[in-house]
Parts: sequence; structure tokens; C-alpha cells
Amino acid sequence: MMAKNEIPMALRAAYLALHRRSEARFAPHGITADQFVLLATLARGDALTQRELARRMPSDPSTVRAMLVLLERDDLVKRDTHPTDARARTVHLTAAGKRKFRQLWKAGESIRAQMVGSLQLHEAETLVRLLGRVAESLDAERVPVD
Amino acid sequence: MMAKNEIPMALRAAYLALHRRSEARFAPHGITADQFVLLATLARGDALTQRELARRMPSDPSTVRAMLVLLERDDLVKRDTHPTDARARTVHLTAAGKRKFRQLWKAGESIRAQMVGSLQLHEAETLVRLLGRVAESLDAERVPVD
DNA sequence: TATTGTTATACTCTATAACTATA
DNA sequence: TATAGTTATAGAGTATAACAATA
Repeated sequence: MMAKNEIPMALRAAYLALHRRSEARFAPHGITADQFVLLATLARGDALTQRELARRMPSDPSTVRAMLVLLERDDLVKRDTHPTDARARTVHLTAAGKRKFRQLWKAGESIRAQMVGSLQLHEAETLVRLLGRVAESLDAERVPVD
Repeated sequence: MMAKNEIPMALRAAYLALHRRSEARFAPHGITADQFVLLATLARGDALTQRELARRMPSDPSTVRAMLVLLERDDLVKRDTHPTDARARTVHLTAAGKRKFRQLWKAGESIRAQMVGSLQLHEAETLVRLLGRVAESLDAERVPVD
């Protein structure tokens, strides 16, 4: 079998394994894996607009909005009107949200350790590099419709 | 930044890019990316039980059942009672299902070409190998709860 | 005119638990 | 007792389209 035809399924299998393990790990904290990604994105760069947050995740603005409603209900994020653009709203982590994210990051540590433990250091670096290359190649912006 | 902490997000970004491109590509055929995976699994090994099908995808039996109901409605798969186990049902592609899968495989060709085109041959092989290693390390069976 | 976000809506996937039938 | 599948149920993510407010 050619590697070409195996890449999609290998990628899917690895991601789904990660996703399911993360769901199970975060469930006791009342957080989904995708909500974790949202919190992590905010932890990296706070006070993003919803649009910018959606772009970075990446996800759809209306999807992000639905997620924010849930996270705001649990007091993990807060939305304020943008200082200079009255259409936009900025999103940031609350104190409880920051605390929760630190907990989750710690809770996920052993999953990350497990993944990297199956690889040599140079292999881990290679994997990240190749995944980045593949993701970029699939970027919809740069793709003819054919 | 250590590669260790980047692996999960790099994996997610690459998978989501693939998933979204696949959804868009298959949508005109009335098929979702996950339904494609189910059809592909059947195309590889026909007449599986629902349980075995779920194990190979991998997915949950009740999820698979929901998907099968949709695909059966569209006459792409058919379920029969198992020849020796009256509890079980075997699943197979209909003629229309096989035809549809061939169409979808062809429709997805340029996506696979695009992914592999961003890599050298040995890199593609390395990627598949490393993804397999990572997926295996996350296999829930072999994991202490901690 | 274009952009940000909201709302309504619909669909798919996901998964648990209780259940029936069978091994 | 264990297993295969069904059913009911619930929740989450996904995404399109129409809309209001603002740039």
C-alpha cells in the first residue's frame, strides 16, 4: 500500500485516539476537548475578538459563539465590547477560567507524555514539522477547486 | 516551545484541515467524511458485524448504528442477519454503495495528492509510521488510569 | 458596501443506559 | 452470564442563511 493512501486514515486514527483520551480526561472537569482548545487559545492570546478566536482555533464563528455561551454560563470566559469597534466583542478568560485551564493543562500532561514517549526527540520534531506541512497543503485558501 | 507540547495541536490542525476539505469535497455526493470512512471500511472487508465495523472505524456501536440507518435509507448499505449468530447483523455495501464509494475515492484523489505532494516519499512513509506509533501509544487498552 | 456578531435552524456524531434476544 | 444490537435520550460541534448594528 502506498503511503499516500494511508496518510488520511493514519492521521484520523491518531487524532481520534487523542481526542477520545482527552475527552475522557477532561470530562471530570466538566470540559470537552474542543472547549479545552478554546481555553488554550485564549490563554495564549487574551482579549481576542470572536472572529479572531474562531480563526485561530480554527473553527466557525457561529460554532465558537455557541461554545462561548456554554463557557460563559460556567463563568470561565467573559465577553466585553471592543474598545474601538462597537460591532466586535472581545473574549477573555475569567480568573476561574485561568485556574481551570491550569488544572486542565496539568491533567493533560500524562497524555502528552505518553505521545512523546513513543517517539525519539528528533522524531517528535519531525512529526510536528510534517504535520505542519500537511496542514498547510490543505489550507483551503491556497487550493484550486478542481 | 518543546515538540511535546506541540504535537496535540499540530495533529488537530492537520486532521481538521483534512476533515473540512473532505466534507466539502464529498458534500455534493450527499456523503459526510465519516460516512466515507464507514464505506471505506466496508469496501476493505465486507459483511462485517456492526460491532466489528465499529471496532475498525473506530467508533461506538450506537454511533455506527445511527450512521447505518442513514446509509441504509439511501440504499448504500444493507444489513442481513448473521448466518450463524442470530443476535448479530452483517453489513455490506449494495451495488449502489460500491459505485458511490468508487466515485468518492476518485473525488478524494486530489486531496490525497495534495497532502503527499507537500512531502518527499520518505517523509510520507515516516509520517505514516510516526502517526501509527502515536496512535498506538494512546490506545486506551494499554493505558493506566493515573 | 463590507464586516462583526446574533439568531434560528438543522443535521451529524457521540455516547450512556436500559432493554430484548440470543449465545 | 456475557454478548449483539436497539432504543431513548441528551449534548456538543458544525455550518448556512437571514438579520441588525456598525465600520
